[in-house]
Amino acid sequence: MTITVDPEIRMGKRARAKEANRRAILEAARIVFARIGYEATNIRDIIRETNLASGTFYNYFKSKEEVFEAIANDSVARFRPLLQKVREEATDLESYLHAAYGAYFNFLAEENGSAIEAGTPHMSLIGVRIDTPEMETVSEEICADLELVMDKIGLGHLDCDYITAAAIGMARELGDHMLKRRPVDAEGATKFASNLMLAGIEALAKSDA
Amino acid sequence: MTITVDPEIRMGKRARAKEANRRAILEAARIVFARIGYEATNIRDIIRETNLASGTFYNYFKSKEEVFEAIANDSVARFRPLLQKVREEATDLESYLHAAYGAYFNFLAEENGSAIEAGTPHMSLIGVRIDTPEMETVSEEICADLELVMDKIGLGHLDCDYITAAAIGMARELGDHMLKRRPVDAEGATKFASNLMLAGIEALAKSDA
Amino acid sequence: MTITVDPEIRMGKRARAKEANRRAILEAARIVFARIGYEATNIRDIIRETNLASGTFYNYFKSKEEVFEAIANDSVARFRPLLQKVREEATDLESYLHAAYGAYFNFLAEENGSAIEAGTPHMSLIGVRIDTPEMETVSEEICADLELVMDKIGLGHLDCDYITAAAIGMARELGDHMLKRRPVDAEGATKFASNLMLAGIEALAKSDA
Amino acid sequence: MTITVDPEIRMGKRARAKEANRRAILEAARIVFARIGYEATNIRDIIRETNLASGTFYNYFKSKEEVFEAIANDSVARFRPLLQKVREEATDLESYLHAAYGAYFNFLAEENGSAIEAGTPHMSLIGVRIDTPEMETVSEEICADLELVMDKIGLGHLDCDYITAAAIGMARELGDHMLKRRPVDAEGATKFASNLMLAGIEALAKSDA
DNA sequence: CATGAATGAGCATTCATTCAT
DNA sequence: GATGAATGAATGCTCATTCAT
Repeated sequence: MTITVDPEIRMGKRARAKEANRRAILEAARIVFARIGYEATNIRDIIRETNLASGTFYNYFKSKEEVFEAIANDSVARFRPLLQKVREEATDLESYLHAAYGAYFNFLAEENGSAIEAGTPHMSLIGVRIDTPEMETVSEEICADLELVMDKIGLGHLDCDYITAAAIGMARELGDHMLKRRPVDAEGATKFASNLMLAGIEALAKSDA
Repeated sequence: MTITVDPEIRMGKRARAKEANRRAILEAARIVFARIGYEATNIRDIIRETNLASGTFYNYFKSKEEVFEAIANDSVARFRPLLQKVREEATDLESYLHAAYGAYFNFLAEENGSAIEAGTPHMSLIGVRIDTPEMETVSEEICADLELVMDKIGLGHLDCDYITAAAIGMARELGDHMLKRRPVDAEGATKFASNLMLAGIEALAKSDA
Repeated sequence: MTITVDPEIRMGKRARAKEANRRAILEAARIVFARIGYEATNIRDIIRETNLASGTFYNYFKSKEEVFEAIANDSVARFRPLLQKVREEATDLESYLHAAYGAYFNFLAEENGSAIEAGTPHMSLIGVRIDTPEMETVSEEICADLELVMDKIGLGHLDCDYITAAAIGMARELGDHMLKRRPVDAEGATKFASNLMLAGIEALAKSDA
Repeated sequence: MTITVDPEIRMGKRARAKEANRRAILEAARIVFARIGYEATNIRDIIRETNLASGTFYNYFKSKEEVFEAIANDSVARFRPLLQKVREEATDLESYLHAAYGAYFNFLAEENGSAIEAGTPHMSLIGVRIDTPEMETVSEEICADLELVMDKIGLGHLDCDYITAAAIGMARELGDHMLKRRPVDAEGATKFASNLMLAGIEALAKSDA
């Protein structure tokens, strides 16, 4: 009896090498971005960090921007399932906020784990600094989630867009500060943010009424 | 009767021209940064926006970075007195938060007034995106202010650094959203942010106790 | 039967082209230096004299200085074996001086052969105008040679450093004059210099005693 | 009674200032050339070393080259009277050579006195490295002198041009070495060079005969 | 005549991109 | 598909020179 593997999954040597090259470029870019910052980075810097030749870069990406987006999307792609789980399991606003912030801060800490150890200066690239379409989508998902949860408790009239913005802004800035403290304390940041936000939203509800 | 002018203040033609050129470069940079973004901008772009020759740029600034910093510091320098006034006039946490957010959102709206009308895409450069030493100072001032105000009402034990981060993160993100809405409503943003933050801080106090 | 070639010697097209480009740049630099002088020459001038693109220069050299040194070192590298032969074959001071001057003046005449025909003004670049480390080495070799030869005949006490300086100074200046005469007479210059120097050294020996 | 002064000599304030400026530029150039070398020097470097404004440079000199020539000519102009004296006082070849080398090495030591103390790297600029018309004239004078002196003692048939070249080449190279030794010993260099040269010339006479 | 800022041609250098191997 | 040298447009920057003050 032969074990068969889905041809989509089984890869020839070629395909495997291709995938490895792609990943090598992405990883190199991550490292260089973290080391010298996105703007200062050029394609040569990235490719020098790999074992590949400069021309090879163009078999995988068209530009530095494209690499960056791939990295950003990758982060988002890995974060979205976590958010999905939060969505499914949250029962009320409090549990949603706590779970969502928890997911974010833990994700951030893990993503930047190696950078934290290496002491690289441009960390939290993954903090999703830039407004990519993918990030916009996440933002909209959160907005929709909040609307749903708030509707349940009679807060559907609140300005969901602003609340989402406030929540995300807090997450970004707190995330940066969290990463600078030792030990990195995701749980503390989570409690802080979710408490603040929960009370804040409830206060908005009252003031509106 | 002859009007005499303080010779310190009166400038020769030369000195006036120098000052005008410096300002022309700064203004041109502001415009170009807003139009095509900081990274895409090069020095020739900036100088082309003025009537000056390329070499003249280097009589005033060493690099694009230096121009950027000058612009950023300029913004901070104009914002700090507003914050100072807020500090002097605030009587309690609520009034401080309201006045501070009000100062920021109004400042932001005014700074970006022309950009808003022009519909330029890279607005809110002035949103003080980047962590310059000057911005750090403002951050510390706010932190100190908050500590002072919270001390008065028995909230001195709270994590002032995190609170400041949360407040600033919210301000940034909300500011961006505010600028995208028409009409631009600084007062609305101010109420939203200060209400949320006030209740949030009070809640933190309770949960800590 | 197949002719096999040492793989060390056989080069791929790429490697051959690289070597050819390097040589092309060196040769172009030689020509331009001779034509308009070292200082007046800029990198564009050099690259224009080749079929290469401007950027290609930097694949081979970092600066005009580096090209110049490569040329100078190349001259020295080709001259040193000649000096080595002189050293091995000389039996006494007279034969050493004659052979050494002969080697130098003939080398100079050959090096500048094409420049002489072309009537280029900045000839005798190769006269080793500038004090490079390589040239210093040659100077020291000559000093050591002279010491050895003079020791044999009881002149070991003479100031070898000064004698070497005198010998080299004469060689340089005489070389320039030799190149300006037609026909270029290396043999005449050789006799002149070696006779003068030989008698001079002997006289120093007596005056010292 | 009024003391009248030759108007050529008496100068108005203006004229004196002009002369002072000219000298300031020359002195500054000397210093900068000595410090970073002729090629690396630019006009800004020179003018920065003075208290003058950049535009003022052009009231006195057209280019760096012109300054250099002025310096070189100045050196030559101060050296020629010394040579003239040597010419007038020399009675035979030996005394001429000794006096001429003495004049040169002492002149060199004095010229570079301050550079020697300052330890500046590009000393002996004044060693008259470059073939200016003025230097050519000196060379011809020496050649004529030698011819005259040698004629007297029946050596008129020797190749005076080559002898001059040899003598000058020796002087240059020995001068450089002399300046590097401590203490700087002009007398020693003079004896060395004149002894060597004298014997050398006499030997050439014999070999020619 | 001194000043020193403006000028802009000109040079060095980088770097994304191509393409023969 | 990988290679890496060649390309040359693009950019940063310098600096001799001018000229209004």
